[in-house]
Amino acid sequence: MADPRPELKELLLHTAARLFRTRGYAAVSLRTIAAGAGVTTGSLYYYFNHKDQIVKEILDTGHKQVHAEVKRCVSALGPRATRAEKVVVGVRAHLAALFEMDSYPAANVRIFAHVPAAIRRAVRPGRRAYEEYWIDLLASRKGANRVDPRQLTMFLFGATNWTLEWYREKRDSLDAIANNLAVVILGEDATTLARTEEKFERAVASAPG
Amino acid sequence: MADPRPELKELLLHTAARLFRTRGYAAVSLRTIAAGAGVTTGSLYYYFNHKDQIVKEILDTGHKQVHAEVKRCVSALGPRATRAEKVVVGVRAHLAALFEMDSYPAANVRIFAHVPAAIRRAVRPGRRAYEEYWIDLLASRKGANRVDPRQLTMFLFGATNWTLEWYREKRDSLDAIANNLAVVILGEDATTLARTEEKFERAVASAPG
DNA sequence: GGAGATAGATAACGAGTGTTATGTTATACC
DNA sequence: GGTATAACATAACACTCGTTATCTATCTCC
Repeated sequence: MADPRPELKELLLHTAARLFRTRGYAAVSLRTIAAGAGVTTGSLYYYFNHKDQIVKEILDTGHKQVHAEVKRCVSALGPRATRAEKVVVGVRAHLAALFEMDSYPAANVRIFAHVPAAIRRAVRPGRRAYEEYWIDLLASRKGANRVDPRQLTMFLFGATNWTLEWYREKRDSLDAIANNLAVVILGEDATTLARTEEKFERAVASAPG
Repeated sequence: MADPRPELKELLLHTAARLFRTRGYAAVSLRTIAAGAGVTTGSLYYYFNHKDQIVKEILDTGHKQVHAEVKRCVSALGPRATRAEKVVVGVRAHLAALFEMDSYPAANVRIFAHVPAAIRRAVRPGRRAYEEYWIDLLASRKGANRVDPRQLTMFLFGATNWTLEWYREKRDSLDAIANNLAVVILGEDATTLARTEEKFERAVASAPG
């Protein structure tokens, strides 16, 4: 009675991510994960050598998913997009990764601090790459920034990820949250800033070599 | 060999808070807490009926500590203080509660989502009271706010609490972080805003009844 | 139509868990 | 100066944990 199901590994990871997100890392046992996926405990060890390996893959996937989704949405704006447009769309994509995709990014936010230090070190390059993407985006305007781009990025990450603690679908809109947060981060009205920067970009583009 | 030490309950709570903050809720056993305080496991049950009661007191104390510290520092500014001054000092006090006081507020931020739902419900009034304090503070300027004060407060909480994930004493300054975050939240340069509002407040104060 | 290889299931190991029942010692009081 | 109480310590209970060793059924290939 093998009844082999395809993609069981992905099902196990997805189940584990959802449980980690809601209950925390240590509170979720391998038996709970296996039962949630409809298999027995020993079967986990056909795909993973240790519990740590499960959480490592979840954290890595979380970084990759949110990074890819944000980059995809921002790039889709085209090369003429303003920084304000990029920030609004980027924040919205980050929120989508937290609430509308798999649980990997949300689980990442919730349990990162509590996994073994060796796992944190192992997945840190992926986290750093995503941070650098935003630092570059927020520092893209030449000249004086109001605050250090790295700190500004950390403020943005904190405000965005903290939505996991208070966002309720019934009451709030992810679109409105993204717009409001972009307004705060950019320091002025987003649409006004967008028009201003667009004008500036056109002027630059139409100027000779 | 009783060797009765005073205030053992506080020592146990402090030890537990520090462990919860770094390792998470479920990963910390009662034996680890007891050993950290230099006593044996059974002694815990002289002061607490269940593990849940320990974490409940820690979460409640965390809310009370950060609320009291912020209110104390902001109130010390006096009744003539501007909103900008209050925000800077309030954020600095919140950061002090996270990094320079006991571990209760930091443990609260780290484990709140992972404690049993009944505990979360039980301590929610204290959390709501602190939230309302900031919502009132950020909405204090009459007329048009840029964004909804509740969402603005959530952004502020997220950015502030997220410092637990990236702040390093060697590299960053809590004073600078508080100033920069206030600049972002208030939407303009803090000192400029302070002077503007101070002027406004004086005008209001000197105006007849 | 055997032979591996694949994809699991079963059962057990030692260690650790929250919790309880009971023992022990110092101190305060009359 | 005995006694009650406060403040712990000791030891055990039933359970769960991550992990491993071993077994079984299905599929592929020649």
